[in-house]
Amino acid sequence: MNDGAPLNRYQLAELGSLLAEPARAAMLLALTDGTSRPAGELAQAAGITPATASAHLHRLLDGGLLALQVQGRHRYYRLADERVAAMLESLALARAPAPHTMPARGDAQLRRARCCYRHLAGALGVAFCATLLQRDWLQTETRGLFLRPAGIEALVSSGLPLADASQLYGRSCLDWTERRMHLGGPLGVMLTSAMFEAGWLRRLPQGRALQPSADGLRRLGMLGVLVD
Amino acid sequence: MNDGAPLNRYQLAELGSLLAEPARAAMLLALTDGTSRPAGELAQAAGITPATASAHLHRLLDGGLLALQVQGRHRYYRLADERVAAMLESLALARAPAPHTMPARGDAQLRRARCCYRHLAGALGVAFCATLLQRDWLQTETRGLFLRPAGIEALVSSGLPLADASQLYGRSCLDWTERRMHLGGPLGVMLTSAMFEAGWLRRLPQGRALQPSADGLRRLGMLGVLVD
DNA sequence: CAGACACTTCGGGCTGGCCCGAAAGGTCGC
DNA sequence: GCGACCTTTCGGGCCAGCCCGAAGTGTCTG
Repeated sequence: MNDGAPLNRYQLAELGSLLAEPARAAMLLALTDGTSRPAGELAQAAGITPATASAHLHRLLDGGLLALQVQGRHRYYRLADERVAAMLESLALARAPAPHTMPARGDAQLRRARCCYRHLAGALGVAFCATLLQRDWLQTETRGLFLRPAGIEALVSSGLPLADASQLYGRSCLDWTERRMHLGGPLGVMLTSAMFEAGWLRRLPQGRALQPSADGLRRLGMLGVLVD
Repeated sequence: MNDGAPLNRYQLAELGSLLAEPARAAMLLALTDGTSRPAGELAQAAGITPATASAHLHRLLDGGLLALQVQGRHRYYRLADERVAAMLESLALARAPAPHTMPARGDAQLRRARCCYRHLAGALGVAFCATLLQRDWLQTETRGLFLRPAGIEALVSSGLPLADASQLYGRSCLDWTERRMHLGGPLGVMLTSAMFEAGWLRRLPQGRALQPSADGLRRLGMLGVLVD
């Protein structure tokens, strides 16, 4: 009722209180890679008993931060939404130390390429997005960013398997190491998974860092994406 | 120590607990317009006694969310950083209802043009940023987005008083009504204040909504910025 | 059907943190 | 210097919410 502010004090406080408990924070952080995990595993990750974890998970579910998928006697929890992942990233950004010292802290691999929820982030993600913009391959519409036919053609001829690329919308996502925009949303997710399929990227066994292949870097370079 | 994650559970929980109290949330929300306010006024805005407010403000200060400016017997508090404002916006975004119904909720003026911390946001801000990108007036560098000489020239000849525009960096900022990028950072702030000076925009007495003038809309239209 | 397993619900102990009134620091005007 | 004002510090009451163990519900296996 104050003004057109998006959030009132109680909504913000409720959201904050969901994050305010180390156990819940640990669970959320364990899910930032976009995976679904059973309750027991999350309890272990948070260092609490299943009984306590159940209460926390219920609260996060009620608060709209998690989604639940029941499968037999297992209950798999995941982040409710890509917006939740974006929120967690922005919290990290706000809490980051001085901008110029921060990127030097993280390990080099993570700064170069990593997954942000399910799309590509890091220097490579930012450079890729910048190239798409610079070559005018992205069209800005009210509903989001769309890949233009010329862009689809260029990416496909580089060896990227794109299905229905013109229908998916992307959105800008702020990068916490680069402090610049990269491409998220369904379009970003699809492009990233196409890179996995094409062998341009592969996941590392642990963490969110991604490993670009030599071939992938070469093909990206030919598109105009330069890193380092 | 887990992986290269930007935040550990305790840091996230601490940040959450700062937001978790309606009184503190109200103070933060009262400062989202970028103003500085004395402690007493914030106490009143939160509906608590000065004694309680003092403790809350101290905690927010320690947590790095607020900055303090002492002036005589008054103590003016403001958001510490533009990143804090961006964080609060992203929390609103995560909590927003379904994407397609959300923009219809806010009042039309607020959706059209408003201040996000101290730079222009809303449909006008998004369109302005899109035009800058489309005309290739923005240069993407590691440190951020910079105005190219051609862009400076075009804006100045439209009547916008720009000082040292080539030195300021901008950053992308996600819009909570448009769900698209607009221009923030020092560059965004400078461009917005230039629009105030030139009479293209004026502040409304309350809230964050901004009122574009007929002349401002005309000149923006000539640059290629079209809204509605 | 019996037992193992995954998870939730229940009951009760405990602590952290919010709140206020009263009083103490500083700062300004006269 | 004295009073008015803004803000902070102190002391103590009070409640929300975290934690666990034990028991209950539902599911899969043999």
